[in-house]
Amino acid sequence: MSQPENPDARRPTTADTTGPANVRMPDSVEAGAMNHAIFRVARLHRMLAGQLLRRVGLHPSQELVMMQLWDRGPQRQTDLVRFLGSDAATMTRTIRRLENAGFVRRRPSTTDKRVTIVEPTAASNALRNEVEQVWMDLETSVTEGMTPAQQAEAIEVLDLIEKSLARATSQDI
Amino acid sequence: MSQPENPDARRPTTADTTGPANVRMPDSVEAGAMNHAIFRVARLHRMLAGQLLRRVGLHPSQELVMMQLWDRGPQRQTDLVRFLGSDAATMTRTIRRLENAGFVRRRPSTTDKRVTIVEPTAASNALRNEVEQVWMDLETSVTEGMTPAQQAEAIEVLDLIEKSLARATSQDI
DNA sequence: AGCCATTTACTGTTCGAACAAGTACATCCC
DNA sequence: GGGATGTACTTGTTCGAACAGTAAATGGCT
Repeated sequence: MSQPENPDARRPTTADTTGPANVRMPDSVEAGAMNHAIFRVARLHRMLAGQLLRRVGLHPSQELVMMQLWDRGPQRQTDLVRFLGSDAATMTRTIRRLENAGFVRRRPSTTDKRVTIVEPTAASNALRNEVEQVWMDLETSVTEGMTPAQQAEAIEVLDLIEKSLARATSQDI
Repeated sequence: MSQPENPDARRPTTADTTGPANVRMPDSVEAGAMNHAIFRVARLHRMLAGQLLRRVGLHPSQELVMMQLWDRGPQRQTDLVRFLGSDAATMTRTIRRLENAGFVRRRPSTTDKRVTIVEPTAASNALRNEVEQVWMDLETSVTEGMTPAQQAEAIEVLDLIEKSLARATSQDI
């Protein structure tokens, strides 16, 4: 299919790269390559994280909350929201589920009656090693196909993308 | 920065690269740098996409369905599932919402009574340019802080990560 | 022909993500 | 002091993501 031989002279096949943004893309193949790449990586990473977390009985994002609590100790929900980058409403429910699961306890702050302090329970310590193992497995899954140099490059690239996105998000255009 | 002159012979400062995987990480700073980087990029990208899509009245992921339909024409839900990489249950509901919004129509296949064919409506064509504009804005937001060389590098790195993740996901470990 | 695994789509359910709206408390400023 | 403003958290709601279970149709295999 797709005519293997055509004598036509100009073919923008492999790399025109200098996409002038006005000329129509040759095919619809490459309109937004970066978006597609990010979407696919994000989806696969989320899927794999979900599969690994399932074994330890956590849902995606709950592990981030627990890791933050284990690392930094008891703190306000707002602090967790800032860390997760999520919103307060989501955090309220996530915390409630973690509380019901017995991994987290909540107590009101004495100094500021608006805030509730969230802290990891002793029972949660049993989880900690498992979650850290999951985290390392996930990291390994990403990096095992890459040379150390490629890994370093990847981090740089991701940081660069993050900066771009952060700027665009704050601007809100 | 980074001490232009130092007489010391071996310094693993910038690129020791050969990360031995056994030695403990010096701080807890760098345990899962790749994971964190991917999470942050994924979150920001999703957030920005959501903000942009909101203006055209679509929810995240609906635009991917519509783009697939515009590009490839009427097709079965299973094909859309394969494209989105999501699952059939999610697709059923997404399609229903797009149908209620008037962007999509469903008709039963005559040859296979199990399948329903999904096709974009004429009304959806009004959306198409807007969605493509959103898609380009999103792409621009990611790439505008990067040189063309960095963009090419980013695509390579993301493809590499995707391959690693795809392998890990299929293995299911 | 008849059985059976597979495919296709749907529903039920739980959970995170996000927006909106509302309550309780805190702080600032007049 | 008292109103205006801001912060911390909660609830309501819609939507995607994912797992489980179901039902119908298909196709292969004996």
